Amino acid sequence: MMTSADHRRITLADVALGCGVSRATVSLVLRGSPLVHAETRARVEAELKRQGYVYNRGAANLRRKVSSGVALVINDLSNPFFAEFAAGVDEALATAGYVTLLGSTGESVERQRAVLASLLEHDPAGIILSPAEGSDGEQLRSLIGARTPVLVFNRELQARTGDASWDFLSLDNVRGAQLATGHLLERGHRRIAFFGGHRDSSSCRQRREGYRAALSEAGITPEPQWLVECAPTRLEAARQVSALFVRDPAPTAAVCYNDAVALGLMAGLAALGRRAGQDFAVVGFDDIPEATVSAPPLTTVAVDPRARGRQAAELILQRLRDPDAAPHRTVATVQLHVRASSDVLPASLPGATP
Amino acid sequence: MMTSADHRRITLADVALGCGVSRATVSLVLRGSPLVHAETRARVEAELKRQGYVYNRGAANLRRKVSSGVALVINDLSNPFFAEFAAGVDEALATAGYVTLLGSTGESVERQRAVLASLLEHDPAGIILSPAEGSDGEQLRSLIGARTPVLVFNRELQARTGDASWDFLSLDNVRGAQLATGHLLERGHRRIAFFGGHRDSSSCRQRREGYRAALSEAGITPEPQWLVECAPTRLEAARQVSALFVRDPAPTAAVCYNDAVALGLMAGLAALGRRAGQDFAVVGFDDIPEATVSAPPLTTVAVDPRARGRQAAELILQRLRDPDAAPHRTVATVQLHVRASSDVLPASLPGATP
DNA sequence: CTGAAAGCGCTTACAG
DNA sequence: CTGAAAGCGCTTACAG
Repeated sequence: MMTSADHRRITLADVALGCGVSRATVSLVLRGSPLVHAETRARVEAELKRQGYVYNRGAANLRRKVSSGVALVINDLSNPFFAEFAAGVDEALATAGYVTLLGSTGESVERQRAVLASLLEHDPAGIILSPAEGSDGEQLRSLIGARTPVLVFNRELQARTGDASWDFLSLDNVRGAQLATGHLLERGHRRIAFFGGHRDSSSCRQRREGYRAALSEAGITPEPQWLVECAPTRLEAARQVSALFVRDPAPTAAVCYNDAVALGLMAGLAALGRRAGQDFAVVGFDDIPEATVSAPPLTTVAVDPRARGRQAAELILQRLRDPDAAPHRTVATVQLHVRASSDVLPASLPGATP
Repeated sequence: MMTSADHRRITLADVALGCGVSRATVSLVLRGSPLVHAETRARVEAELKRQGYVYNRGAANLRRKVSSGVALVINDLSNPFFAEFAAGVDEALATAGYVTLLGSTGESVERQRAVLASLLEHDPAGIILSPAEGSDGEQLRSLIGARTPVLVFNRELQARTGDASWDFLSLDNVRGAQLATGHLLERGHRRIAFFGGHRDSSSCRQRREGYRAALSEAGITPEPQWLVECAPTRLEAARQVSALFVRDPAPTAAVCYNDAVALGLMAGLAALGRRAGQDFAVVGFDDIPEATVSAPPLTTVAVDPRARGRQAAELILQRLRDPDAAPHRTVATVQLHVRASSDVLPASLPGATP
């Protein structure tokens, strides 16, 4: 019986021996050099095929001092936002001939450290990093060093020094939240909450900023009880819903930190005997697939994570081409997707004051 | 200004030079050899730290003729089933010290070929492969060769020869569909469709087999119009819904190939003026997160893709430990998750005949 | 147009 | 306990 152990790897030397040329010549053929005589090339290529040669890119990379891997470090693929993002990254990297090295932090700074350390040993040409909450920029910098270019995605890094030496791709969180809030204002809401997220995350701060800006433009100052923090998960959101209604004036609508939180809010409202889209208006952020099928369908801010993934890959590839260019800050546009009934009119609200 | 180009990689030789020992000694320290004198070890470790040395695993792997990467080839991360699966794989591989090399086929045999060829050049220790629909086992075998162990997941490979020389992890599709169908039978349904999927995929065939078995046990022979094929996506499913009702006796319920199809069916029913969970019963397969928040929530067969990912990783790691063991066939258990009202009683159905 | 030689960063017998 | 030497599979000047 044949087993995998029976077969050692076919190398350039085997092929060279097999058709009576030097390893150098085989190497030139592999890399499509025009130096090789057509007849020789044909002989070598036939032998390559015959022996089933597989290029060892690792060995070649070692010699050439290059790398064909790009590390992608994200929170967790269970989150559809990151799954789509990863799909986009992988698609664009594969097209460019790079392989994606995957790493998940699970939003833990400690795991992020371990994952990055392990990935760095695989000598990635670059790193696409969506930092875990609470990441320290200085610490990451000293872990990663100056050799490997990094594209930071989604969350700004807290660094004690002000120098933004890494490329950064962010969503236009301010504008997104502004659109969402403006939409509710147009529908006639005046008492609008911002629900979910942690204040110390930059994306949450930015979304709150857009929310405040829209309210302020309408001459509204948010009440403290309209600002409710919670972990950005469905479960935590559902648990925090009652906080919205402990003090008057209670909100009639909420802009949510993200869709997961919005779905949790809907569930929590139901548990309190209220119905999203009837007694209370909800707008999300992200446009995850669930937003389409939730009851009611969720009006939300679309960030097109797959396109963002492709964009992130393009940015890191560009950086590999030109390592000495000044750091880039890119802000990806976002878009409001208005759906059915999650953004109910206040006329139908009990106790709504226009 | 410092740029990444300024910094060449720190190597063993630099560290050796820096503390006056040979490269061999530094290597022994790195690998925790007990041969090194404690005092020497301390000196070397200090120097390692001081210079910010990063291990080059690729170089070490080349020399040792081992590999620390495992390739994961799936359809697409946009599919939550595969995203969860990938998360599980990555989790278990990372724990074992392997890095995940990601590849997506987008369900195209041609792309699968290209992706595998590219990944093989990175010399993965093993491959976890969820084959694209229509994959040819022989062809994959000749592409991958005999050196790299493969764990096939989810979909059986069509090979002209009967030899099953690769490990295989499958879901218990037969039993899952049997549970789903049995559940509808218990609810009183007699005219039950099997909706969605392509007959030439092994998972679809197996699910249909379970469906038929359950019906047959209840003395029911399915009508031809109860078996509707379509691509396993929400959109295609929505388009095919009318096919269920073109001929009498029309079904009162459907077991769906998967949850995406079930959600599409729900949408399609709505478009026809019927309501899932009121006029028609729907059961899904996979238990994707949307199943919880759809309207109505979807009764479905849970396959726990994340746990399956961990399981797949464990299986390939086991194969790496023992390359010569006989091929394994593993069938993962599945479980029916009954939810709310997608599985309506036929008493409330117009024209239901008990 | 082709080959001999050196070297990428590491490890592994083999001496001492 | 430590070092000199060879070698993993490839590429790159350098001769010829």
